[in-house]
Amino acid sequence: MIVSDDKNWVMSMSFYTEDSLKAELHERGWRLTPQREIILDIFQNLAAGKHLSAEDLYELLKSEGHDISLSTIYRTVKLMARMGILRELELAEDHKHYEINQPYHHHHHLICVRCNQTIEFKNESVLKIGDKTSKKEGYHLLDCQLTIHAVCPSCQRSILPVS
Amino acid sequence: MIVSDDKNWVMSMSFYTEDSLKAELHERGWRLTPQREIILDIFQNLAAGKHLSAEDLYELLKSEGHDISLSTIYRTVKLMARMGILRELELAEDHKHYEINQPYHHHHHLICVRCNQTIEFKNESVLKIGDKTSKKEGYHLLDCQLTIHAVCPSCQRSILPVS
DNA sequence: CCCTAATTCAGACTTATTCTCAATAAGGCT
DNA sequence: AGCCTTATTGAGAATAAGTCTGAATTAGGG
Repeated sequence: MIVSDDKNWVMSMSFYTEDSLKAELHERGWRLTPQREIILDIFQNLAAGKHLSAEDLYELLKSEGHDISLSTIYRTVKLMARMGILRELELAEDHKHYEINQPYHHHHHLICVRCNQTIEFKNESVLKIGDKTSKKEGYHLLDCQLTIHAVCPSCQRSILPVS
Repeated sequence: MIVSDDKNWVMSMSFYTEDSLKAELHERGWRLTPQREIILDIFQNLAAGKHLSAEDLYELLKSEGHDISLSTIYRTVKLMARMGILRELELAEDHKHYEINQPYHHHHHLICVRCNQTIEFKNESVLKIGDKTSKKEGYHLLDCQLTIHAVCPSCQRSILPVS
């Protein structure tokens, strides 16, 4: 476990080192593999707000000389999302994106349902609502995302066909 | 267009009748077909908080004697989501769910990442944040959803394998 | 250093969703 | 009421994200 401060859980997320990741994995009887370290490293060094699909990650790793199989990538990002290390984003495309889950860069998405253009925005209240709600139900919060579906200014002006 | 009260867009959603749906479709050069009417009818008469997958909808329609093809169902729910009539939900399963988009029943989801148990909750502030944010960017709001990923009390007690 | 069980890899497989195209029908026009 | 254009439907093929399988590997405890 990284840190445990129930009064201010926000501080308890993120900043995984090799050691803290190892500890958290071992707590559950799991192992720290080179693949998991490398993948975590990629996400921790990704520019703020940048997110990757499984395929993106696969290509990026390959370009850096790491030959990690696609199945391992899918399993690892899912595992890390379930641990709260990564956020699983459902943006406009038909596949998931992942990014590191750090409160400092915590943000949300405003998506145009017609052209898929996406704007990131921050809002401090959202995290508070998520915190309050999960506490109330006895859940341990990992991540909360506000996703807004809307029509962007440019698409409001044009009449598009259905598909 | 149903209603247009920019100061309080919340009142502008929902309560589609055959006529208002027709008008909104025609506005864009689209048509009102029996299939679209029937599907809208299903969603409008669904119990509050209930949501359907495309497959669910297909089966439900069939059980009521309506033989609407799966492709039409997929196309129609997508169309209605893009019009703001339906909300497209990304819950725990690997397929989308749809429900009518009515402010009165507007709610959000708290999902356990381990067992997928999902709790619905309401929060008035979320809609306000969505409204404010989309206005600020000049977007026309259709829907906003707060999705909380967390670990439920029961799963906090058990140590589960990765997959 | 050994042993057990978790993990990886490659590729087959599953399944939600989209695409294609011929047939149908909505709705504007006369 | 009938015609014409073009959106829409239906059936099934196609696509692609993600999962599963089983043999080989390896992390980490003893």
